Amino acid sequence: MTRTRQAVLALLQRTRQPISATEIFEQLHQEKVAIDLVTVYRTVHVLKELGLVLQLDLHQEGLARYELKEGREHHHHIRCQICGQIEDLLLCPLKKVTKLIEQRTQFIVDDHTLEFTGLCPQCQ
Amino acid sequence: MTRTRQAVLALLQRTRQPISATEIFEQLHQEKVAIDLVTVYRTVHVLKELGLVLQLDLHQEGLARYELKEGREHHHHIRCQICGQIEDLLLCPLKKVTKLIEQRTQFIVDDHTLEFTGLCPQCQ
DNA sequence: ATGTTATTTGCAATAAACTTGCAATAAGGA
DNA sequence: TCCTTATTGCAAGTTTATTGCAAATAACAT
Ligand SMILES: [Mn+2]
Ligand SMILES: [Mn+2]
Ligand SMILES: [Zn+2]
Ligand SMILES: [Zn+2]
Repeated sequence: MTRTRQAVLALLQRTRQPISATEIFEQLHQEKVAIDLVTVYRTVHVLKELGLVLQLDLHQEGLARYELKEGREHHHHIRCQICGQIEDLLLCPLKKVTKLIEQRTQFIVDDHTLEFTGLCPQCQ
Repeated sequence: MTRTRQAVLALLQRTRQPISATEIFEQLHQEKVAIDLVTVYRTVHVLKELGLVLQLDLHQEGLARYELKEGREHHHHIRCQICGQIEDLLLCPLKKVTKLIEQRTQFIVDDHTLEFTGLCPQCQ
């Protein structure tokens, strides 16, 4: 854990929203932390492997976002189409559906992704 | 409807799987249809606007796939992690969940994406 | 503390998917 | 046919992310 990596981790801790590599880069530069964008990519990769960070690939965004794992269970997200705010949905309604799909398709289901989009209270 | 566009549409009709722009390009070239990759991108864009084609952005693929709409209702997909086969799931289990999420989050839910991954019968 | 080794970082270059500008070509209507 | 508009190909550009490599830093042993 170098101080560069700690700076990234600390930023993830104080950021309530899932954040992209470029946003990490720009935010740290604003805080006068010198870090290369490549190092940001490599750092989030390491933090993912350590199980400290989750990568989110939200639909239609075309970039990856990262959030602290912090013992979070499997969960999903909803994103506001106007302001981009992302909120955790601490539920998963797909256990029964998974069984049904396995019966219908003869696949063995391993995983799923689920994401909602809409308008947050402020943007309505 | 030029013959270039008809060639793309005809390929989508005879292809059972959602297919990417590069795959359309390569397949048509194998069939001796001269077409530029840029034209493929522009053509699927037009076909989408005409409501003939659906664009799929499957998780972890990093590219767009296209399938004929053909009066298909809103539906979801399951993809085999080994061979890449994609199958339609002609169901949507999220109507009730959507209401619950609107209550919990105060968002107005507009849309969602749902996708399963696993092993197809042949790859198990 | 010093030297030795392994890890981390920055810079430059590269990759992949997709988009845009623009001139050449093809289509369609008078 | 002629003229206008839409379509296409080529080149170049964008965006997000990855890779090679040498320099800097950290970790470790003496
Ligand atoms: Mn989350
Ligand atoms: Mn489908
Ligand atoms: Zn789930
Ligand atoms: Zn649905």
